[in-house]
Amino acid sequence: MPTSTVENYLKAILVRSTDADPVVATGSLAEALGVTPGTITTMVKSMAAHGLLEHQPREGVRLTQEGRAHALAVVRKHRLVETFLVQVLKMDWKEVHEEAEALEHAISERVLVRIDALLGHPDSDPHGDPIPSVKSPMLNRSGGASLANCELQKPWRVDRILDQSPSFLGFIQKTGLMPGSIVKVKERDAASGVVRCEVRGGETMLGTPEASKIEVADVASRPRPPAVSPRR
Amino acid sequence: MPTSTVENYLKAILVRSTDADPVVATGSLAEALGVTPGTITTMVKSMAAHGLLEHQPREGVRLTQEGRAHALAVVRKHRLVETFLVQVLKMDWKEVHEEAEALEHAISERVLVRIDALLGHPDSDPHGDPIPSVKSPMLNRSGGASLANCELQKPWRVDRILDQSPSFLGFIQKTGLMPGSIVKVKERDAASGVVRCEVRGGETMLGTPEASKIEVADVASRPRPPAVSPRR
DNA sequence: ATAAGCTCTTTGATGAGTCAAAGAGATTAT
DNA sequence: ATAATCTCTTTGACTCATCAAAGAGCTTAT
Repeated sequence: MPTSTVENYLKAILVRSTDADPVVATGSLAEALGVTPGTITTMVKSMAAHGLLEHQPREGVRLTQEGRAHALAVVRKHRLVETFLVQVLKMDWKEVHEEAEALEHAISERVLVRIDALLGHPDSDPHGDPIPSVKSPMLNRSGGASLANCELQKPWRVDRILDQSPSFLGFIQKTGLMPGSIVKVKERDAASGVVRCEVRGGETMLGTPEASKIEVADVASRPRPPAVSPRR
Repeated sequence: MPTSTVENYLKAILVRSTDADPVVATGSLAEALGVTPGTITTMVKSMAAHGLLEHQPREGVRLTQEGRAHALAVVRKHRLVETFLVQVLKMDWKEVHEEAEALEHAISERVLVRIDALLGHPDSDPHGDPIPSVKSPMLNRSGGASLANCELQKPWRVDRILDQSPSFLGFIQKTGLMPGSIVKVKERDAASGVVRCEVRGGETMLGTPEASKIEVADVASRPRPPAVSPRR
């Protein structure tokens, strides 16, 4: 069994690799994991020796079948735990990411199966992130529209929040931009970098980088299941 | 924050110390934790340096105020998690000990508070072990009667099972000797070491060491809350 | 095309947790 | 009272995950 450190490395690689380019630079991992580049090199070599990934020196790293499967399992745990904490334990939306960060390494498959059943096999977590499963191991399917690039003056449904920091989630909650809500972008000012939008009848402004972290979908498309629903 | 290894040491010391003799021999810890005596000496010195315990070389070890408080917190987590796994996630009685062994180090105080509330602030876990809390930090209050020494031919109520191994718990479950059930000891044969008792209308035999792991209380005494009860 | 600058790898060191084997103290037996 | 035994401590070594600092390989600028 990989250690929780290795699991965190796997997760970091998974979310940074795309179908188009599955190779992840070790430098981006160093930054993401908050360790020095040398540490990444060392760890990556040992993970390669264990068959979890392939390492092309000075090129980057690519998960093997096995590494990817394990990474997906960890992400699945994380997102199911987050959903559980919000729906069953009624915890605060902003807090659950850090909680899940610890629990994802401690929870067994047995417990996970129970949680999944209790929640009714959800397919996305409270932030709108998809929950991978054996039948739908997709991930990073986004690339869709966000508040930074969607059509103006048209209603969109918030689908996913791509930043788990409590401060950002607090802002989202305060302004009502949570997954499922309807939003309309009134104006984008390239010069000032401000995006002005209408949500819940009020008006909210946010910066362009922040706007791009709020993904939206067509209001007519199949909505993701609500983040808060009764259990059983 | 102590590491999970240190937490396990604290727990092992706590459950082995009594009011009468709070000093625990390092040898018993080596056996309990499955490490060599040398490892215990090393760890114990470092824990002493951190103020978690006092170490009298060649004598033993005694928790400080701080060490005891932390140990109690870990035991509380363990037992609340066990109760949660059985009552909310409907997991098997025999499995939850090992699950809780991992989760007790990963769960935050915030999550614990929610679980405690969801369960209605229980004061014992599914095995009958008391759940320590700020108001009742007692522990090891047992020393009471067990199937190995209680009065014969008299009905008793099973109060607590002092062995968490899945095989033993499986036996308990199969024979109906779970906490709360009524049992009568028909006969003890010192020569053969067999204890014969009546439970659920049937008859069950068990060895003396096993019988001493099943603690009983007077049927008239306040029963512990049932292990399985609805949430909320 | 040569230097400058990035990025990644190497090297040596550290702390936590562990073991095996050897040594020291205390207890028990003769 | 001396030896035998048991228990605990010491010592040297190892793995995992990490850092700092030095070095190597590409990429870009001039």
